[in-house]
Amino acid sequence: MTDTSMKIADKKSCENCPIQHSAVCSRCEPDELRRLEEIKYYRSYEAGQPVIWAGDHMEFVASVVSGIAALSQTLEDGRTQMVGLLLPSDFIGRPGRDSAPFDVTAVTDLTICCFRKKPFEALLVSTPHIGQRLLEMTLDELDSARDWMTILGRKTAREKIASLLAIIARRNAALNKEMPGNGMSFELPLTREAMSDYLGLTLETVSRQISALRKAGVIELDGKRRVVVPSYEALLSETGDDVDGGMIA
Amino acid sequence: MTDTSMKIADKKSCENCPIQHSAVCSRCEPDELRRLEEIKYYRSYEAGQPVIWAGDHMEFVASVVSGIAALSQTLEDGRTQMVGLLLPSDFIGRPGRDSAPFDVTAVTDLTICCFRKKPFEALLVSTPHIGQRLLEMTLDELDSARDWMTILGRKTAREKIASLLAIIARRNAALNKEMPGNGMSFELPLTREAMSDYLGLTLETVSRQISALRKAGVIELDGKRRVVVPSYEALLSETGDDVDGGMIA
DNA sequence: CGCAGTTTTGATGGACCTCAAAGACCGTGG
DNA sequence: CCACGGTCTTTGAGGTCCATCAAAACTGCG
Repeated sequence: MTDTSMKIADKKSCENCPIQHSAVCSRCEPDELRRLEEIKYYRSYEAGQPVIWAGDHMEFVASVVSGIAALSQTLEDGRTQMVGLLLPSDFIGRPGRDSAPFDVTAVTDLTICCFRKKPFEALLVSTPHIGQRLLEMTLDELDSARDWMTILGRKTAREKIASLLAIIARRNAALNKEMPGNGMSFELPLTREAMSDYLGLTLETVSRQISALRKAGVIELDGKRRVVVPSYEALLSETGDDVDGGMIA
Repeated sequence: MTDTSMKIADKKSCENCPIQHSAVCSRCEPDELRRLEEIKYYRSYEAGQPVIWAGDHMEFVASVVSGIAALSQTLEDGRTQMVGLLLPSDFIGRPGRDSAPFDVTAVTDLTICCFRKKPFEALLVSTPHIGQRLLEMTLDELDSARDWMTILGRKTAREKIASLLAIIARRNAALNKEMPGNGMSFELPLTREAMSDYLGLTLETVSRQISALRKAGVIELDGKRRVVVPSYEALLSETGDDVDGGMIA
């Protein structure tokens, strides 16, 4: 698949890489990094462009360097469900399988760091640090996929929106190495339609529930995309989650 | 937690273990197996009994040896969503985290093979075969969690039921080393309520849709629990899945 | 300005939930 | 043997939340 919107960039060094401390390579020793550098190359995609179609042969695995990608699945009649939201340092692909199980799309402008699959799989066996980090990341992904299942299966439209906002707020705070707090604000990286694909709703319902939360004073909007959270506690109380569940003081 | 319904069985050898070829230990060399045997013990639970509560401290990880366990999550007002269905050889727990993120319950009578967590984590670092197999299993779990998300987010009640029946039919056939085919039959291991927790429905809706599929001739019932599938193709066509999606001939 | 993409708002209907009751199945004990 | 209670399942009636269809408002851009 050659695509005018996709660029293969020049090779860059890992030294200044923004995700070097959290990506799949974060545990690597200098010599392991050097072997990874030999099999890596960068690709960039414009917002909205496809990265991989379900069923495609995959000749690489990759890390998200900057931007956001979505994993999604489509039913026979076109209904689609987003099943993964990939942020910087998240991993794309599956060692040991050569066709992609899901569509991958660039939600925002996106740059990924690709590793040729065959040599990557060899490294996975020969250098344990990569496999250990990948296991850790995959277990984290599995936990958040399971939280997401509860959102999809049991929450009301309003709770779904509040949950999504809380997730983005939390990730955004973590990115800035802060705790989520009152008065925080962030840019919504998703269109209403992408949010509806994430939450199993229609875009109209997403719009209505965002308006409802605004009218209830739980959030404030600055333009269509910028969200201000006056009280993080109030937002959490709208998610339906059992806040102190499992926490025994 | 001491519980009259939970028994700690005598230590058994790995030699006759029914899951030795697919569990987390399936790649181990004889000497690695011996080290695992030193830190293992069995537990059994009756159907319906809790294995772990969310938030509990976990002193072990485990493999399901026989029976079925469910992973589930509960919202503040009691709504529950099943987020994992653990069959023989599936793995319970998370190395590197010491409190359980979800409830684990025995759906049927259940026996698990537990490994003390600390020494297991040490083995994970020292013997690569365990970690490699665990990574593979976790990636598979993640893929099926994502399929499940599409079921929860986008399918109708009827499609959800058909999807669940197709999943059970497929797993059952795999267990008997057969292909799913016409005329196959199987026992439903789940109550209507457990199915509703799995699918994000009410138990009444589950019952109604099973009746509807029966009246439509897609399935036949022998008692409440035994299901006969006259045409596997017909069942698949009810799931809403894009059957040949991604398959390019 | 005019157009395309995104978002908001409104009206209506339907799929599924809620509440309610009765039927089926199974083990226990008289 | 049948009565009895408990659990699971089915069926019914009515209501509600969200999807669908439709159109208008807003935004950015040539």
